[in-house]
Amino acid sequence: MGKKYQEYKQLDLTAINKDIFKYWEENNIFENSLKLRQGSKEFIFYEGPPSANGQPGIHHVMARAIKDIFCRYKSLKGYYVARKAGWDTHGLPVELGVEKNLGITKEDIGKNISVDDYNAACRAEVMKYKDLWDRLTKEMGYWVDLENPYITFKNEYIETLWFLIGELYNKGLLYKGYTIQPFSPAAGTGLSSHELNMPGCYKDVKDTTMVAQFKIKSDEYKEAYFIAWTTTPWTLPSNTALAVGTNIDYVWVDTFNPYSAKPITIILGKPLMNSFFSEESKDSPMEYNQNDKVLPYRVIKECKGKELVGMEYEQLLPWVKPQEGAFRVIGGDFVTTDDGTGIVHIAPTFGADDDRVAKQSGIPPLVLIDKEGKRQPMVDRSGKFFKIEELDNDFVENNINRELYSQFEGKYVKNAFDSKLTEKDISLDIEIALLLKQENKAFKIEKHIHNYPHCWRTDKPILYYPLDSWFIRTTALKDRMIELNKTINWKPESTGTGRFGNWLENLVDWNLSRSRYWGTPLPIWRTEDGKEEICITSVEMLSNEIGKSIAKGYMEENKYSSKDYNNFDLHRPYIDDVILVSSKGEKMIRETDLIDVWFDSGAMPYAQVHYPFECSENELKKNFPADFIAEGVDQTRGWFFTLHAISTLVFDSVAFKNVVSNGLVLDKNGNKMSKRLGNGVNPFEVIEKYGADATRWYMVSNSQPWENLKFDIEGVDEVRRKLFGTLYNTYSFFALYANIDSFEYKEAEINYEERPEIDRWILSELNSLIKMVDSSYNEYEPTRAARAIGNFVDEYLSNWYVRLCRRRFWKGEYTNDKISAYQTLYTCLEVISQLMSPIAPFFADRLFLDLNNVTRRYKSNDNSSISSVHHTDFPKVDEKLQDKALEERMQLAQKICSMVLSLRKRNNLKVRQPLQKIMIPTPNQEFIFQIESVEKLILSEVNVKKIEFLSPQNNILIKKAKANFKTLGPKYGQKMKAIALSLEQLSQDRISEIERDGKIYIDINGEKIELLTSDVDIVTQDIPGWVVLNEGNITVALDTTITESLLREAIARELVNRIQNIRKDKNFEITDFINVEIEYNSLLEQTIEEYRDYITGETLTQELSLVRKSDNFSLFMGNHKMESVSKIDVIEGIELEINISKV
RNA sequence: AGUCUCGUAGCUCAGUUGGUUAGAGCACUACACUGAUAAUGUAGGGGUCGGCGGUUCAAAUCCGCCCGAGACUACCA
Repeated sequence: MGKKYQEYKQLDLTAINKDIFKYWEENNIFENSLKLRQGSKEFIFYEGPPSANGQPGIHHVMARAIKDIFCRYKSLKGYYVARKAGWDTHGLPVELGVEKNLGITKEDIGKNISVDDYNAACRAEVMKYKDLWDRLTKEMGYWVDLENPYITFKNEYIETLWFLIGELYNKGLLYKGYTIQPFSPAAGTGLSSHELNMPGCYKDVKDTTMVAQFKIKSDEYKEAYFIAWTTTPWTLPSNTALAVGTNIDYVWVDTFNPYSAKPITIILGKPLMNSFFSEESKDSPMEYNQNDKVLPYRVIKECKGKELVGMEYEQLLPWVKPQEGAFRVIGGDFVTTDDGTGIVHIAPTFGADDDRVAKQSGIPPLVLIDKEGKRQPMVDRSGKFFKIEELDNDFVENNINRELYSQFEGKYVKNAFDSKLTEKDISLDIEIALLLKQENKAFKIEKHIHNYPHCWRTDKPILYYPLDSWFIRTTALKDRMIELNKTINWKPESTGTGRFGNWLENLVDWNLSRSRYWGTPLPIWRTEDGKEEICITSVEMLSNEIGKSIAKGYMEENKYSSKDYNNFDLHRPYIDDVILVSSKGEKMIRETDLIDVWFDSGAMPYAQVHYPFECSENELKKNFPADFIAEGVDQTRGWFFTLHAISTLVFDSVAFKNVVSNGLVLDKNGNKMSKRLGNGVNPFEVIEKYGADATRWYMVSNSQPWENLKFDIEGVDEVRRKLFGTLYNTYSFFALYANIDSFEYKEAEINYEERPEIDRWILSELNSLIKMVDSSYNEYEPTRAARAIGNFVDEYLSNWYVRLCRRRFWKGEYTNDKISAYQTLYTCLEVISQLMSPIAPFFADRLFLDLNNVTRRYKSNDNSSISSVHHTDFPKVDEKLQDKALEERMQLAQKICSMVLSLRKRNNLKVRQPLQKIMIPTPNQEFIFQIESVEKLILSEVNVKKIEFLSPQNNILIKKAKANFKTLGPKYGQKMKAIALSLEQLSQDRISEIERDGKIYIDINGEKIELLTSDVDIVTQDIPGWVVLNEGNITVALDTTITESLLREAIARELVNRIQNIRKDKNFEITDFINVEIEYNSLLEQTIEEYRDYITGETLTQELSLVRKSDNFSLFMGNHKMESVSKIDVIEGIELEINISKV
């Protein structure tokens, strides 16, 4: 006696999830899946490192499901798929988390907390939620090696980064420069362009903006002003130039200052007149009082922008004297007349364009000199105006107007930077605006909503600020990067060509520097004058250089000489203590910058294997480039870019060949999930409630991964019911009967040719499915695969194959037909478990193991039963079993059945009522042939005795001719409409003519047109006297006559149905035999006489008797108790008592 | 502001190279079925395929403009 198939009371995906997880853990299923493929061809996968200092969300389940699906698929296909986990451990989020925990700001570092302690805190912070992440990884069934992850803060990892930076340095791709950069005073750091491009950084903010008046130096005009608009009035004290568009028309306008009512002349771009003056006030008298609504004006002169270039004006806010050459009008190619005044205020220290155009025109920036003699913009790094005491004494003496500047020194330029201020307080912008208003220098002050960049971590505004920085000259290899990108298979393609491609086209140099503490230090040491420098490319080199330094007496000990990397730390502050010696014997100090954390993650292909120190180039090539990576689309400019940049720059190669970038996971209303809205979905709760399989399946099947997913928990439940519920039912059905018959797949395979049509059909569909799913996975189209599997399970397997084959399982002897049915259904279930295993790894394994533990069809080398579906080979398509014609036939059968059922419904004829026949008009013998081979299925499904075919010649048919637009369209073009109309009106005779002759001539506007059979679709529309349904090219007629004999047959079936129901009510086993007594009725007597065998056979009845019921109940035969008597309603109006008992 | 993606039933999505009744599931309503039963079937309602224009004999499909959503880019005054 063999094993039994496991039977379950109900489907519990969460329990399956947990059981299988435990089973995997206990039996090392993941490790063994790797061992199994050792030595096979490798499929290289890179895990994008998450940062464990934040909690995982539901979108991480999405991204990781995608990764897992393809790694599992490739593993089934025979590849060795190493999956090394990784952790991103550097960067601002970590530092900010620490600052929050310790209640410090960056200014406290080194003062109130030692840099040492600070770094230690960072190390702890980095892995804050590691346990939670590991839990999610496991619970969602993501197979990745959590035991040996790469960690970006390890010395080995950093050493590889130094090596890579050295490569760039030696190729001349690394340089130090200064540019106006986005700078976050709140975070105290410059921001890279990809940080600035993090989603949500640009926000609409309401700021005070003003149009300021810059007084023209002129003898001719006493009160003439250029007017310029700014959204950042705090930059006005740093103004040193005005820019005009050389080809733009400007007007000189006599008018009044709206605040002071003084008469003035202003210059502005002609197209912008409307935003300051209304057409009607053109002729108003030149009189103006404060608060008048109408501002009168006269245009007195027009000129081109180039005529204005070179004009000088007075400094707007003469707080600080700049160098010579300031306060001139210059030409700027970026000036537009879309908004503002057509004249742009230029503050070279606070705008990238400003800086560029000022340099071109020889305009000096407005700079201060601090106590150390360094040139500084007017604003310091915390976002406030420098205090006078912080500045060089001589400079203050010669250049600063103490009286004016002292009112503003130390003020923050944005309230957000000042912990003492809120958004409601008066901002510096407003103060400056009010000051200028008093001085008759403000033409217009208003609140304005505009898009302004914010720091992605602190959420506070950024400033554009001049900073020293190290850059990677990515622009030098821009073309190569573009070229290599074309070889990458992007999913979706548009992300690669569009988003990523455009980004490469507009590439700027990569700003590598970060002024922070916790990160990879820039390995460059410089002499004080910057004339000599060295780039350290390994720990060994560092140690050697330190040796020289010790010899020179600059250092006392060498902490970096150990071979054991646990004995030292390459991080700040330790590395800052290293002083090296230049070739000329001068001290060299490390450049204090850290490098961009994105460099960390972009370098992971090399750093995870500690290239080139513990890994040769040949070994590296075994793990590079990746065959496949996947992350959210938000990584396009992040990880995807840095991987691509480093691999191109250093190795002249792509870093990945295939990439799937998945979309965002939104809430069910399409809103972004955020803590603020509280609409986030907790992944642990979802997995706990519905299991990882349903969650994963929902995410993958609902929409393409690169579309945004509107996550609706109802959808997960629907997947549970529709897919897993159906599949579970199908398995349960199989298990129930297979256990009764002890089917263990021990018999030889029934020959394909000997299997019934329906078995051959489902096997054909199954093989088509394998092919479809295989190619979908292979093309990184998981949605297509999931939908195909779902459709097969629901439509084909459950609702057609099992439904039609039920009798084969529960009736009769253990014949070849029955074995064929078992084998076929078993095969389907087994293959489904394999096909679905990448997406639903737990459920698939449960299903597979439940099957295989009985049959042991899959065995390991040691002849024991194989221990997981994930250890099998992906099913192979058997093309011999694919029979397209058969698939079509079955589709036809399904359609005809559905039509007949529909006819029954309309005519109120229950399926249990047998009917005599259906009639189907057929255009040709081929069609008859097709239907004949599925005839039995149709007849039994719709409970009809026979199918009659009506030949086209049959003249009772009413037919309709329709134009075949596809063939006629190209031939007749404009005449199409007339032809179509004419065909629709064709008489029955004329239609017969086409059928007989194979062609017909019709007359369109006097022109004779020949139409062939192929140009015309002829459809039977009606058969007079019959109930008819017509769909597409199929027509079905139903004979609705119910004869006496058909009625009796119906009664017999009703009776079987009632007896079965009672059996079930009484909880009899399906194998129990019964005795049945029914109250006498003449109609029944005849029926039972005729159908006794059928009834008793169906219901396992030993004795079936009709009993006359007298006036009292005592006449019931036998000794059965009264309670077992039920009443049944056999057919309408006849209610009888029935008594059923077990034998 | 620009670039890209998208807009089909109340909801989630299909819809081949343009071809004439625009589909499925969910939800809703009614009816049926019932040794798979917390399953299933049939029928029904529900769509000017975002809008307008164009190309074409023929447009959900191709083109242009506009509206709306999202992502990305952006020094934007």
